[in-house]
Amino acid sequence: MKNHHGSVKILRRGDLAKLTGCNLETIRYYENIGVMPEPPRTSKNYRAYDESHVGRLRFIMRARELGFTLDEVRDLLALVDGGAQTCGEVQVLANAHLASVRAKIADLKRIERVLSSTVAQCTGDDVPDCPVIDALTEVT
Amino acid sequence: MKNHHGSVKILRRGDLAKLTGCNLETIRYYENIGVMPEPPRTSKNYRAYDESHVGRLRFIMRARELGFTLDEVRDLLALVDGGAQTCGEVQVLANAHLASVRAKIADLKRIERVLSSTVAQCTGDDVPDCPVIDALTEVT
DNA sequence: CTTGAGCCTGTACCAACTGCAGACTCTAGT
DNA sequence: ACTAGAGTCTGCAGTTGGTACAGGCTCAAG
Repeated sequence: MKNHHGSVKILRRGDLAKLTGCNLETIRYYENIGVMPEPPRTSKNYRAYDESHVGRLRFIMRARELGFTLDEVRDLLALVDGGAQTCGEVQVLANAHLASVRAKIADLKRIERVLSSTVAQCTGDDVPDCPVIDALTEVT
Repeated sequence: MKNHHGSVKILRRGDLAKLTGCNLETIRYYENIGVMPEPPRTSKNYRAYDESHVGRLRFIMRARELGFTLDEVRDLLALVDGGAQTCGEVQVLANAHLASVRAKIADLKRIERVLSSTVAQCTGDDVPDCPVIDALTEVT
């Protein structure tokens, strides 16, 4: 995409933030930890992004929304960047992540069960005896 | 509980760690942030714990296992220590926490749905086209 | 020409720990 | 009595995934 001067339209950091909904500082953070590439700079040292950076950042944000850690995002990006990425390789990463998501759900469900059954025994009264405290204090 | 010298048996930090399964350094951390009390010291400046500290630490660890934040733990302990704790007060805290646990479960379930349905479309082959990458790259 | 917005850098902060260096001290074996 | 190794003390750095300044430039509008 070129403008009428024949040069590619550049985006500054704030533009990229607005386009993606990403926090301004987070963009710099992603650059520091190496998931976003160092963009070219203008003569005055401003970061000069283009459309490819928008795509990259959106990719990262979607992966994060799906609960991938930044380490996992790095792996996914390496596969994409490598060009030789195959469905099989990606599937391995995604399945591993899916397993950890399911483990977290199971953990939280266990917590939910214990907590809700305990709270259910509460009278909610002004009495100094509470099933929740009892459960936490229990010597068993 | 007294030994044959008539003095209360003291526990060192390592003993407390072993008895509770808590990490050695975490005990010091809990003291720093004020959820564990500063224990008395021996003449050589070693922390001298007793049975009451075991109970306190177990309480903290159970609450953490149930996903309470350390801030919430502090609130629970304040209620317990205050002596004037009522079932109603504790119930409020526990219910608030229960709500946040349920919210986390809902989030993770949404992630699980998206992720599993996407991965299900993978051929797992050596082909360079992958539904997972497509989903992350999607321009929609 | 000024003023405000935007960008640059480095750094500090959040939770909830964990780990390590360097200095003591304690305990067991010889 | 001596020594080696384990335990403890302190403070501080690192972890993950960001967020938020401060102090200094630069840019665009009026």
